[in-house]
Amino acid sequence: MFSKACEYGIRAAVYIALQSLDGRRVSVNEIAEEIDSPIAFTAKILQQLSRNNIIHSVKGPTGGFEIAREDMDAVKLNMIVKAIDGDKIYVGCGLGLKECNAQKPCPLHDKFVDIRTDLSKMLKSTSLFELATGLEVGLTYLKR
Amino acid sequence: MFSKACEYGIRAAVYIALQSLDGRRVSVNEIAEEIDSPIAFTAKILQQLSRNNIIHSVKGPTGGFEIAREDMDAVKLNMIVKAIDGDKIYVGCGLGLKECNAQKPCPLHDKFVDIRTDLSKMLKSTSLFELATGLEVGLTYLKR
DNA sequence: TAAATAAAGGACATTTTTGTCCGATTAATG
DNA sequence: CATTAATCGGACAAAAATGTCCTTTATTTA
Repeated sequence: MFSKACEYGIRAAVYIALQSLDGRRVSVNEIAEEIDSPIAFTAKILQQLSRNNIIHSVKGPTGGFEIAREDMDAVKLNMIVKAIDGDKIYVGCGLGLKECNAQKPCPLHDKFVDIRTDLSKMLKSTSLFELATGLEVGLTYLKR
Repeated sequence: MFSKACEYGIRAAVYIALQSLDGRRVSVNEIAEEIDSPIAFTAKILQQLSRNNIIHSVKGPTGGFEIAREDMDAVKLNMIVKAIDGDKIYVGCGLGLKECNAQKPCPLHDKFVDIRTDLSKMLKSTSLFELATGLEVGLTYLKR
Protein backbone atom coordinates (compact mmCIF):
# COMPACT_ATOMS: atom_id res chain seq x y z
CA MET A 1 0.00 0.00 0.00
CA PHE A 2 2.50 2.60 1.22
CA SER A 3 6.20 2.51 0.39
CA LYS A 4 8.65 1.68 3.19
CA ALA A 5 9.70 5.33 3.15
CA CYS A 6 6.11 6.37 3.72
CA GLU A 7 5.60 3.87 6.53
CA TYR A 8 8.68 5.20 8.31
CA GLY A 9 7.54 8.75 7.62
CA ILE A 10 4.16 8.26 9.23
CA ARG A 11 5.60 6.42 12.22
CA ALA A 12 8.24 9.11 12.68
CA ALA A 13 5.71 11.93 12.44
CA VAL A 14 3.46 10.27 15.01
CA TYR A 15 6.39 9.77 17.37
CA ILE A 16 7.51 13.38 16.97
CA ALA A 17 3.96 14.55 17.64
CA LEU A 18 3.75 12.39 20.74
CA GLN A 19 6.97 13.82 22.14
CA SER A 20 6.06 17.36 21.17
CA LEU A 21 2.95 17.00 23.32
CA ASP A 22 5.41 16.71 26.21
CA GLY A 23 7.43 19.65 24.93
CA ARG A 24 10.31 17.37 23.95
CA ARG A 25 12.29 17.93 20.75
CA VAL A 26 13.71 14.69 19.39
CA SER A 27 16.77 13.68 17.33
CA VAL A 28 16.87 11.40 14.29
CA ASN A 29 18.73 8.86 16.39
CA GLU A 30 16.04 8.73 19.03
CA ILE A 31 13.27 8.59 16.43
CA ALA A 32 14.90 5.74 14.49
CA GLU A 33 15.47 3.89 17.73
CA GLU A 34 11.91 4.34 18.91
CA ILE A 35 10.17 3.48 15.69
CA ASP A 36 12.67 0.73 14.80
CA SER A 37 13.80 2.14 11.44
CA PRO A 38 17.16 2.60 9.64
CA ILE A 39 18.73 5.83 10.92
CA ALA A 40 20.16 7.42 7.76
CA PHE A 41 17.17 6.48 5.66
CA THR A 42 14.86 7.92 8.29
CA ALA A 43 16.90 11.13 8.25
CA LYS A 44 16.23 11.53 4.51
CA ILE A 45 12.54 11.07 5.01
CA LEU A 46 12.46 13.61 7.84
CA GLN A 47 14.12 16.09 5.50
CA GLN A 48 11.31 15.60 3.02
CA LEU A 49 8.69 16.12 5.71
CA SER A 50 10.55 19.19 6.93
CA ARG A 51 10.81 20.70 3.46
CA ASN A 52 7.06 20.16 3.10
CA ASN A 53 6.43 21.98 6.37
CA ILE A 54 4.88 18.93 7.96
CA ILE A 55 7.38 18.84 10.78
CA HIS A 56 9.79 21.50 12.01
CA SER A 57 13.54 20.96 12.32
CA VAL A 58 16.12 22.81 14.40
CA LYS A 59 19.86 22.45 13.79
CA GLY A 60 22.65 22.37 16.31
CA PRO A 61 22.86 21.24 19.93
CA THR A 62 19.44 20.92 21.60
CA GLY A 63 18.12 20.78 18.04
CA GLY A 64 15.96 18.08 16.55
CA PHE A 65 12.43 17.67 15.26
CA GLU A 66 9.16 18.94 16.66
CA ILE A 67 5.57 19.71 15.67
CA ALA A 68 3.54 22.59 17.01
CA ARG A 69 0.30 21.66 18.74
CA GLU A 70 -1.82 23.45 16.09
CA ASP A 71 0.01 21.63 13.30
CA MET A 72 -0.88 18.27 14.78
CA ASP A 73 -4.49 19.09 14.01
CA ALA A 74 -3.76 20.60 10.62
CA VAL A 75 -1.52 17.79 9.39
CA LYS A 76 -3.56 14.91 8.02
CA LEU A 77 -2.13 11.61 6.90
CA ASN A 78 -2.80 12.33 3.25
CA MET A 79 -0.31 15.23 3.46
CA ILE A 80 2.44 12.92 4.69
CA VAL A 81 1.66 10.30 2.07
CA LYS A 82 1.66 12.92 -0.66
CA ALA A 83 4.96 14.42 0.52
CA ILE A 84 6.69 11.04 0.36
CA ASP A 85 4.89 8.83 -2.17
CA GLY A 86 3.41 11.56 -4.32
CA ASP A 87 -0.16 11.16 -5.50
CA LYS A 88 0.16 7.76 -7.13
CA ILE A 89 -2.12 6.30 -4.46
CA TYR A 90 -4.90 8.70 -5.41
CA VAL A 91 -4.36 8.94 -9.14
CA GLY A 92 -4.11 6.41 -11.94
CA CYS A 93 -5.70 3.14 -12.94
CA GLY A 94 -5.70 0.09 -10.69
CA LEU A 95 -4.74 -2.06 -13.65
CA GLY A 96 -2.09 0.37 -14.88
CA LEU A 97 -3.89 1.76 -17.94
CA LYS A 98 -2.73 5.17 -19.08
CA GLU A 99 -6.24 6.32 -19.83
CA CYS A 100 -8.87 5.05 -17.45
CA ASN A 101 -11.86 7.07 -16.39
CA ALA A 102 -15.63 6.96 -16.24
CA GLN A 103 -15.83 7.47 -20.03
CA LYS A 104 -13.31 4.75 -20.84
CA PRO A 105 -13.01 2.58 -17.73
CA CYS A 106 -10.86 -0.50 -17.20
CA PRO A 107 -12.73 -3.62 -16.11
CA LEU A 108 -12.03 -2.84 -12.46
CA HIS A 109 -12.56 0.91 -12.59
CA ASP A 110 -15.77 1.32 -10.58
CA LYS A 111 -14.82 -1.14 -7.86
CA PHE A 112 -11.43 0.46 -7.59
CA VAL A 113 -12.81 3.95 -7.30
CA ASP A 114 -14.92 2.83 -4.35
CA ILE A 115 -11.97 1.40 -2.44
CA ARG A 116 -9.77 4.36 -3.20
CA THR A 117 -12.41 6.87 -2.21
CA ASP A 118 -12.64 5.20 1.18
CA LEU A 119 -8.88 5.18 1.57
CA SER A 120 -8.66 8.80 0.53
CA LYS A 121 -11.38 9.85 2.96
CA MET A 122 -9.65 8.01 5.77
CA LEU A 123 -6.27 9.62 5.07
CA LYS A 124 -7.76 13.09 4.68
CA SER A 125 -9.68 12.87 7.94
CA THR A 126 -6.99 11.38 10.17
CA SER A 127 -4.81 13.95 11.95
CA LEU A 128 -1.44 13.48 13.56
CA PHE A 129 -2.95 14.60 16.85
CA GLU A 130 -5.50 11.82 16.74
CA LEU A 131 -2.81 9.21 16.17
CA ALA A 132 -0.45 10.67 18.76
CA THR A 133 -3.05 10.76 21.52
CA GLY A 134 -3.98 7.13 20.84
CA LEU A 135 -0.36 6.31 21.51
CA GLU A 136 -0.19 8.53 24.55
CA VAL A 137 -2.98 6.77 26.37
CA GLY A 138 -1.46 3.40 25.55
CA LEU A 139 -4.15 2.26 23.12
CA THR A 140 -1.71 1.83 20.24
CA TYR A 141 1.98 1.11 19.61
CA LEU A 142 4.72 2.20 17.19
CA LYS A 143 7.38 -0.48 17.65
CA ARG A 144 7.58 -4.14 16.69
CA MET B 1 -1.65 -1.07 -4.90
CA PHE B 2 -0.79 -4.01 -7.16
CA SER B 3 2.68 -4.61 -8.58
CA LYS B 4 3.20 -4.07 -12.32
CA ALA B 5 3.44 -7.85 -12.68
CA CYS B 6 0.04 -8.21 -11.05
CA GLU B 7 -1.52 -5.51 -13.21
CA TYR B 8 -0.27 -7.25 -16.35
CA GLY B 9 -1.42 -10.59 -14.94
CA ILE B 10 -4.97 -9.42 -14.36
CA ARG B 11 -5.19 -7.70 -17.72
CA ALA B 12 -3.79 -10.78 -19.46
CA ALA B 13 -6.18 -13.12 -17.67
CA VAL B 14 -9.16 -10.98 -18.59
CA TYR B 15 -8.06 -10.87 -22.22
CA ILE B 16 -7.56 -14.63 -22.34
CA ALA B 17 -10.99 -15.13 -20.80
CA LEU B 18 -12.57 -12.80 -23.33
CA GLN B 19 -11.02 -14.70 -26.25
CA SER B 20 -11.81 -18.07 -24.72
CA LEU B 21 -15.47 -17.06 -24.73
CA ASP B 22 -15.11 -17.04 -28.51
CA GLY B 23 -13.25 -20.35 -28.46
CA ARG B 24 -9.99 -18.67 -29.42
CA ARG B 25 -6.67 -19.75 -27.90
CA VAL B 26 -4.19 -16.85 -27.78
CA SER B 27 -0.39 -16.52 -27.89
CA VAL B 28 1.82 -14.45 -25.59
CA ASN B 29 2.55 -12.14 -28.49
CA GLU B 30 -1.09 -11.42 -29.13
CA ILE B 31 -1.80 -10.93 -25.43
CA ALA B 32 1.09 -8.53 -24.91
CA GLU B 33 0.03 -6.62 -28.01
CA GLU B 34 -3.59 -6.38 -26.93
CA ILE B 35 -3.01 -5.40 -23.32
CA ASP B 36 -0.01 -3.18 -24.17
CA SER B 37 2.57 -4.95 -21.99
CA PRO B 38 6.22 -6.08 -22.42
CA ILE B 39 6.19 -9.47 -24.17
CA ALA B 40 8.87 -11.45 -22.32
CA PHE B 41 7.81 -10.13 -18.93
CA THR B 42 4.22 -11.01 -19.69
CA ALA B 43 5.34 -14.52 -20.66
CA LYS B 44 6.84 -15.00 -17.18
CA ILE B 45 3.67 -13.87 -15.52
CA LEU B 46 1.57 -16.19 -17.66
CA GLN B 47 3.81 -19.06 -16.57
CA GLN B 48 3.04 -18.22 -12.94
CA LEU B 49 -0.67 -18.15 -13.63
CA SER B 50 -0.40 -21.40 -15.52
CA ARG B 51 1.52 -23.13 -12.73
CA ASN B 52 -1.19 -21.99 -10.33
CA ASN B 53 -3.88 -23.47 -12.56
CA ILE B 54 -5.49 -20.12 -13.13
CA ILE B 55 -5.08 -20.29 -16.88
CA HIS B 56 -4.31 -23.26 -19.12
CA SER B 57 -1.38 -23.37 -21.53
CA VAL B 58 -0.82 -25.54 -24.59
CA LYS B 59 2.61 -25.88 -26.19
CA GLY B 60 3.46 -26.20 -29.85
CA PRO B 61 1.82 -24.90 -33.01
CA THR B 62 -1.84 -23.90 -32.50
CA GLY B 63 -0.89 -23.70 -28.83
CA GLY B 64 -1.34 -20.73 -26.54
CA PHE B 65 -3.39 -19.80 -23.49
CA GLU B 66 -7.03 -20.40 -22.71
CA ILE B 67 -9.47 -20.58 -19.82
CA ALA B 68 -12.37 -23.01 -19.60
CA ARG B 69 -15.81 -21.44 -19.23
CA GLU B 70 -16.30 -22.96 -15.75
CA ASP B 71 -12.93 -21.66 -14.60
CA MET B 72 -13.90 -18.11 -15.50
CA ASP B 73 -16.49 -18.32 -12.75
CA ALA B 74 -14.23 -20.13 -10.30
CA VAL B 75 -11.24 -17.82 -10.74
CA LYS B 76 -11.61 -14.71 -8.61
CA LEU B 77 -9.26 -11.75 -8.67
CA ASN B 78 -7.84 -12.56 -5.25
CA MET B 79 -6.46 -15.83 -6.71
CA ILE B 80 -4.56 -13.96 -9.40
CA VAL B 81 -3.25 -11.40 -6.95
CA LYS B 82 -2.14 -14.13 -4.58
CA ALA B 83 -0.43 -16.11 -7.34
CA ILE B 84 1.63 -13.08 -8.38
CA ASP B 85 2.00 -10.75 -5.40
CA GLY B 86 1.55 -13.30 -2.65
CA ASP B 87 -0.56 -12.33 0.32
CA LYS B 88 1.22 -9.13 1.29
CA ILE B 89 -1.89 -7.16 0.32
CA TYR B 90 -3.99 -9.09 2.82
CA VAL B 91 -1.46 -9.61 5.59
CA GLY B 92 0.77 -7.32 7.59
CA CYS B 93 0.62 -3.90 9.15
CA GLY B 94 -0.15 -0.77 7.13
CA LEU B 95 2.69 1.02 8.91
CA GLY B 96 5.09 -1.91 8.53
CA LEU B 97 5.16 -3.11 12.14
CA LYS B 98 6.16 -6.75 12.58
CA GLU B 99 3.58 -7.29 15.28
CA CYS B 100 0.33 -5.48 14.75
CA ASN B 101 -3.03 -6.92 15.73
CA ALA B 102 -6.12 -6.14 17.75
CA GLN B 103 -4.20 -6.81 20.98
CA LYS B 104 -1.26 -4.60 20.07
CA PRO B 105 -2.42 -2.35 17.24
CA CYS B 106 -0.48 0.32 15.39
CA PRO B 107 -2.06 3.78 15.41
CA LEU B 108 -3.70 3.09 12.06
CA HIS B 109 -4.69 -0.51 12.67
CA ASP B 110 -8.50 -0.26 12.87
CA LYS B 111 -8.86 2.13 9.97
CA PHE B 112 -6.54 0.00 7.91
CA VAL B 113 -8.43 -3.18 8.65
CA ASP B 114 -11.61 -1.55 7.36
CA ILE B 115 -10.09 -0.56 4.04
CA ARG B 116 -8.39 -3.87 3.57
CA THR B 117 -11.50 -5.83 4.40
CA ASP B 118 -13.35 -3.96 1.67
CA LEU B 119 -10.54 -4.57 -0.81
CA SER B 120 -10.38 -8.22 0.12
CA LYS B 121 -14.14 -8.66 -0.27
CA MET B 122 -14.04 -6.99 -3.64
CA LEU B 123 -11.22 -9.21 -4.93
CA LYS B 124 -12.77 -12.38 -3.57
CA SER B 125 -16.12 -11.65 -5.15
CA THR B 126 -14.99 -10.54 -8.59
CA SER B 127 -14.70 -13.34 -11.15
CA LEU B 128 -12.82 -13.36 -14.42
CA PHE B 129 -16.10 -14.03 -16.19
CA GLU B 130 -17.63 -10.85 -14.80
CA LEU B 131 -14.69 -8.78 -16.01
CA ALA B 132 -14.52 -10.49 -19.41
CA THR B 133 -18.21 -9.97 -20.17
CA GLY B 134 -17.95 -6.29 -19.28
CA LEU B 135 -15.27 -6.07 -21.94
CA GLU B 136 -17.27 -8.11 -24.43
CA VAL B 137 -20.26 -5.81 -24.41
CA GLY B 138 -18.00 -2.78 -24.77
CA LEU B 139 -18.56 -1.34 -21.32
CA THR B 140 -14.88 -1.50 -20.39
CA TYR B 141 -11.43 -1.46 -22.01
CA LEU B 142 -8.03 -3.11 -21.52
CA LYS B 143 -5.69 -0.94 -23.56
CA ARG B 144 -4.32 2.56 -23.07
C1' DT C 1 36.05 31.61 19.95
C1' DA C 2 36.69 26.66 20.00
C1' DA C 3 34.38 22.40 20.70
C1' DA C 4 30.53 19.73 20.47
C1' DT C 5 25.99 18.53 18.62
C1' DA C 6 22.51 17.99 15.42
C1' DA C 7 20.30 18.41 10.79
C1' DA C 8 21.31 18.87 5.54
C1' DG C 9 22.84 16.95 1.59
C1' DG C 10 25.61 14.42 -1.80
C1' DA C 11 27.65 10.19 -3.29
C1' DC C 12 27.56 5.53 -3.11
C1' DA C 13 25.91 0.47 -2.12
C1' DT C 14 22.47 -3.08 -1.89
C1' DT C 15 18.19 -5.22 -2.86
C1' DT C 16 13.98 -5.71 -5.26
C1' DT C 17 11.25 -5.07 -9.20
C1' DT C 18 10.86 -4.83 -13.87
C1' DG C 19 12.27 -6.23 -18.15
C1' DT C 20 15.18 -8.84 -22.01
C1' DC C 21 17.47 -12.67 -24.45
C1' DC C 22 18.17 -17.10 -25.85
C1' DG C 23 18.34 -22.04 -25.83
C1' DA C 24 15.39 -26.18 -24.50
C1' DT C 25 11.13 -28.52 -24.80
C1' DT C 26 6.70 -29.81 -26.79
C1' DA C 27 3.53 -30.69 -30.34
C1' DA C 28 1.24 -30.03 -34.96
C1' DT C 29 1.71 -30.48 -39.86
C1' DG C 30 3.42 -31.24 -44.50
C1' DC D 1 10.74 -37.33 -39.97
C1' DA D 2 11.98 -32.54 -40.61
C1' DT D 3 10.16 -28.07 -40.01
C1' DT D 4 7.85 -24.82 -37.62
C1' DA D 5 5.26 -22.61 -34.00
C1' DA D 6 4.48 -22.20 -29.54
C1' DT D 7 5.45 -22.28 -24.23
C1' DC D 8 9.17 -23.13 -20.54
C1' DG D 9 12.97 -21.84 -18.00
C1' DG D 10 17.42 -19.97 -16.85
C1' DA D 11 20.66 -16.25 -17.07
C1' DC D 12 21.30 -11.71 -17.60
C1' DA D 13 20.28 -6.31 -17.69
C1' DA D 14 18.20 -2.06 -16.29
C1' DA D 15 15.66 0.71 -13.26
C1' DA D 16 13.69 1.86 -8.94
C1' DA D 17 13.46 1.48 -4.02
C1' DT D 18 15.86 0.96 0.04
C1' DG D 19 19.66 1.79 2.82
C1' DT D 20 24.66 3.63 4.21
C1' DC D 21 28.58 6.79 4.71
C1' DC D 22 30.72 10.95 5.03
C1' DT D 23 31.28 15.89 4.60
C1' DT D 24 29.12 20.44 5.23
C1' DT D 25 26.34 23.75 7.67
C1' DA D 26 24.05 25.78 11.57
C1' DT D 27 23.77 26.53 16.44
C1' DT D 28 24.60 26.07 21.36
C1' DT D 29 27.59 26.22 25.18
C1' DA D 30 31.72 26.10 27.84
